[in-house]
Amino acid sequence: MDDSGSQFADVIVGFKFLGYSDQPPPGTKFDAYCGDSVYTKVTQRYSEDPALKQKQSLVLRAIEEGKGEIADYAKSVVKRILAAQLETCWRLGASYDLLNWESQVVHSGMWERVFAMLKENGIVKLETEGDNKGCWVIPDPDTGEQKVVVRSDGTAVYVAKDIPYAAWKIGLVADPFGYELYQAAQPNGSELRSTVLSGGSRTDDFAGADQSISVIDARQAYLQKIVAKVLESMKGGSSARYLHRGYEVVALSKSTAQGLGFRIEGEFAHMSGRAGLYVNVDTVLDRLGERARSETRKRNQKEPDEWVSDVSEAIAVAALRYELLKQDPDRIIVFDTEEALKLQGDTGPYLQYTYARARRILDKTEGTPQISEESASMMKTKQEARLVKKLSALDVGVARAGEFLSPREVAKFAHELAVSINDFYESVQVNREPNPSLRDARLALVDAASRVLAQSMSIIGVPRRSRI
RNA sequence: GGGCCCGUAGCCUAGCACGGAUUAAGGCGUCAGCCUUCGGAGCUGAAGUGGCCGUACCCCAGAAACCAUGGGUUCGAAUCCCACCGGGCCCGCCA
Repeated sequence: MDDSGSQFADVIVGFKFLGYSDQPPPGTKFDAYCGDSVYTKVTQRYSEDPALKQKQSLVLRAIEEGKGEIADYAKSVVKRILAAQLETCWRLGASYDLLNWESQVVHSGMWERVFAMLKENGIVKLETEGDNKGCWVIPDPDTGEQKVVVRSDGTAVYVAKDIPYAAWKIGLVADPFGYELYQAAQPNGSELRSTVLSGGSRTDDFAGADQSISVIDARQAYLQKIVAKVLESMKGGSSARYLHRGYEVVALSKSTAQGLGFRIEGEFAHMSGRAGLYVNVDTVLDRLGERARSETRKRNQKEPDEWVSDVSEAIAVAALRYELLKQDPDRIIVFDTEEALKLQGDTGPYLQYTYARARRILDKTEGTPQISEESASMMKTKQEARLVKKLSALDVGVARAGEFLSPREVAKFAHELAVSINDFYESVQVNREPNPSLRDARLALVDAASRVLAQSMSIIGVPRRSRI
């Protein structure tokens, strides 16, 4: 949780010094209100009145010290923003095990200890001349360039917060944190804990992982390389235990940017919080949900509204998650609002539809199918053979996903399986098959297929319903 | 100046990490089909290029597409290497 950055400080400036209400208008989430409205306005005020910047540094200092009225107020705002953001995460079916706070990393004293170790090993040195005079720097042996880690005024720069955090993850520094319960049960039933600097209980559930994988924006690749290099040079450290899984950003298509009132040059534009050029997850989900709702209603005239709402939300989440997951993480995703609203073709809802179709066959079946080697061998069409073969490949997809740190391998598998199921569905009859042995064999195949599909969907977090 | 990523059909993408089985695989869009049906959010099929101002049809040309482009390695390259073009990103005593 980035609770000590300047962007967050700007929001506090807005509430404390510019008189913006800290209550969002009805129907607006608090995080969206802070980001869309307060933050943008404060940034604008800075450009009109540069003196306001002093308030920002005042707030930053107060947060840094962690004591006093402003700091306490800031903490309460952080909690409210976090609560709103968790709501969105949970809506997407994501959950966490532990909350980490940047401010706690800073206050934990880990940096001081790591810094001492780095000095001892000669990884960092005090520059005595040139532009960086008076700074502690890490020299790059390859390029000869220097990365400043401690400013000439003695304060630490951004990477200097990341280094101890990374070291903590793989256990190169003693764990300074206590752990306490933050939320007993998230929607998936698991508990959510938070680090604390005083109190809490000790646990070795989190710090000192054998392998840490940091999923961070590709633009941070250079800094992450520095972090990995520093870890490698520490006692017991190795860069192999700290991996950076980079991913390219999501940008906005020309037409989507124009829809937000921006005129852009090229084919797409990078999002910018400062400029207000971005789309919120909740907004996208809402719009997807609307489209899904009308489609669902069309197909299910008699169902109660509540049922339709639940299904539409599941479809919206499936569409968004699958869309983002199926793509190459090294490629910029150009997000287009219209394009993203697709519910047909190679999409999350296609998986859901396929699952529901398979379930439907099983629901219309009475009794348990009896299957034998003999009846199984009665399935002779190429569609049946392909489906059987496909079923056995789930673990291959999962293994590849692990090997390449790429969950989309599972997404690809799920899609291919769904294609095989639909192909099967169109080419053979199950419940109408007159030969009872063959019918049972096919039923067993449908049952197996629906279970493997369910499993792969749950791995990639695509929700499913037995009817949609 | 240094470094990283991307470039595949009208559009979006898969395949590249380990070079070889295919006609380079899907989706969207377009056109034509499939509902007395276990669900049509599905399935099946079609569309190479150039010329005639444009479109449809016809006609004509043409051994005749292909992974940005050009080389290289190889028996074999979308995949490996080099170069080059285009797009994006990073290189701060910001975070």
